[in-house]
Amino acid sequence: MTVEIRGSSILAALENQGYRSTLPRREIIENLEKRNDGFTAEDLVRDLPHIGRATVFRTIKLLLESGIICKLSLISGEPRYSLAHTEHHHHTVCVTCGAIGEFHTGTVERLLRLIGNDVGGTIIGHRIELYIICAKCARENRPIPSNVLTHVS
Amino acid sequence: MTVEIRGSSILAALENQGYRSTLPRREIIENLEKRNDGFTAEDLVRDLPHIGRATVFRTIKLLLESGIICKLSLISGEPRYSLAHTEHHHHTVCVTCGAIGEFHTGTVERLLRLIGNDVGGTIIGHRIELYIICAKCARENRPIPSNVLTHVS
DNA sequence: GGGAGGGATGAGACTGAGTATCATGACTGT
DNA sequence: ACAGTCATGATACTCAGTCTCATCCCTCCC
Repeated sequence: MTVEIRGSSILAALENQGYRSTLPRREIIENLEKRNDGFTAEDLVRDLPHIGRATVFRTIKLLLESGIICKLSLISGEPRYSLAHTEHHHHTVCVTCGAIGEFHTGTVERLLRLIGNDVGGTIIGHRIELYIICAKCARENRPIPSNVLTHVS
Repeated sequence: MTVEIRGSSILAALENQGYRSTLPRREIIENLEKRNDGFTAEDLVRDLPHIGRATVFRTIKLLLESGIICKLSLISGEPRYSLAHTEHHHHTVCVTCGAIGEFHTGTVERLLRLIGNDVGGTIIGHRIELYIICAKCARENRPIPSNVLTHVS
């Protein structure tokens, strides 16, 4: 039995849920902890070529179910994963640089409950993504990709 | 020059935008006007086997850009298309039967503007989907598919 | 009604994201 | 140290959508 002084809390969380601590899982977790922005499954597959494709996807699913990472869509619909820093939140995605932010306001949830009454059903989940031009891109005056126009919701 | 007494207003809208009225397009539009629920591109491909796959996708893209149909995601992330009945709206998707509803409240847009101030960027689009159990499914006490739990946002 | 020109189509190969299968390999508790 | 079981990797497959390019057929104009 080893005591990990500076071990990953992510790994600990998985172990607490009864999942084994295996080398591929440790490598995947280590890899994505280094990233401070959104990533694709393909990024991990490329970065860790000795780990099987299926294992990467299986681990991603595990982490999603444990709430450790979350899945979101770029404005084009392309999937991205991102480390979840807070319990429940929504995402902002910059359409020019792809930077991902998190936000949370109780207002959103209150609003949803309100809407629930009109909608004729019980709300059991939601997906909210805001597509923005982040401050940095605005300063740098980066052009908006053309495909954005065909995807505004 | 033919005058279509009961012609499709969708077709007219496309023509007004300078697109040609071709047989495949008419067939696709006719097909999806019959549907009063969400559909997949694959549904159309299956229903219209004599129309090329690429053409179906090209037409879908056209209709998306013209705002005639809209694209949304089931809770699992599977894409669905649906006829847009009103200008700007959001969707409710029943997680058990897949029924798609539309809703619009000015409150949502006001809220988003408010959030925009905190978020440090300019909001240029958003995606909002509410996953619900519709009244009909609730009455019939239909079981919630298990995969829903792994996808709550 | 008959071209001319260019936008639209279809066949098919390709990509990207993810799943299914299954024999083999490696953790963990005792 | 072992047994049992969970996890892995190779590979083939599916689903959604894109790309290419030769051919077609709409529309406009005469």
